[in-house]
Amino acid sequence: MANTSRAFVALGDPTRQLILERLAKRPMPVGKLAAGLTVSRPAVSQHLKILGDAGLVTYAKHGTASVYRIDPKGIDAMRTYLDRFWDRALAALKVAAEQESDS
Amino acid sequence: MANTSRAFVALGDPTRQLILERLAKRPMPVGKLAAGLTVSRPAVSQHLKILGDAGLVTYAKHGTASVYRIDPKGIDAMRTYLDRFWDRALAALKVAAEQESDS
DNA sequence: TCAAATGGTAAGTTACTACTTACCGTAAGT
DNA sequence: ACTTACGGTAAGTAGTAACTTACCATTTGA
Repeated sequence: MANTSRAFVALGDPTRQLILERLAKRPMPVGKLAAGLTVSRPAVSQHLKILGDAGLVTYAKHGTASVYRIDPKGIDAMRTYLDRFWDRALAALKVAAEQESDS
Repeated sequence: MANTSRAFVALGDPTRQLILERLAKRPMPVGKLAAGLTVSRPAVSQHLKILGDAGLVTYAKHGTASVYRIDPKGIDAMRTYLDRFWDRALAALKVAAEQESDS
């Protein structure tokens, strides 16, 4: 809950966004993930670490392979954060609009 | 719509998150905004430019003052993006779970 | 037990980000 | 016109982020 911040940073990078797009289609091991991208496999590993720390992906080892998948909890935390934001912002704008019509 | 990416980058920075939190409570001119933060006024101006480019804030000039406020459209674009993500991710995880139970 | 497959980590480089101070432009009040 | 208030922009700097290559660790099949 504290660190939606890290999640937003994570989604801000275009490469990580691509990684998440691909994982949203289906879970995948690191190598296969890297094969579809322009950056090296170690770079993908580093991005996956960041995504993992942000709570956006998890993985399971199958033999030597690490199969990564999206963690819906992380996505949901961001949605919740934005929803709260949305409510407060709308309320504040309503108040501001009323005050302006006073003057 | 294309650049939710910039919006995520924008929300990733803690100072910008604070700025948005304050603007979510009420619209405010730059000076007042900067007074509540630890960074300088020019820094706040720079952050506001980034937030504006990301579609998260707008402003209106009143005399020499620039009163900034949250732009709900920007927030909503992020929510929409995450919602689509959410749906695809859940569908993919369901498929993956079924395939695992086959083997 | 050796070789191959898979992927994480270390070290180094380049590019970008957030910040500062200094400066400039514009609107309002005197 | 002159001054004050308010903010945006420029230039420079320190720290961080994304990437590369090289290397190491672990599991599996021959």
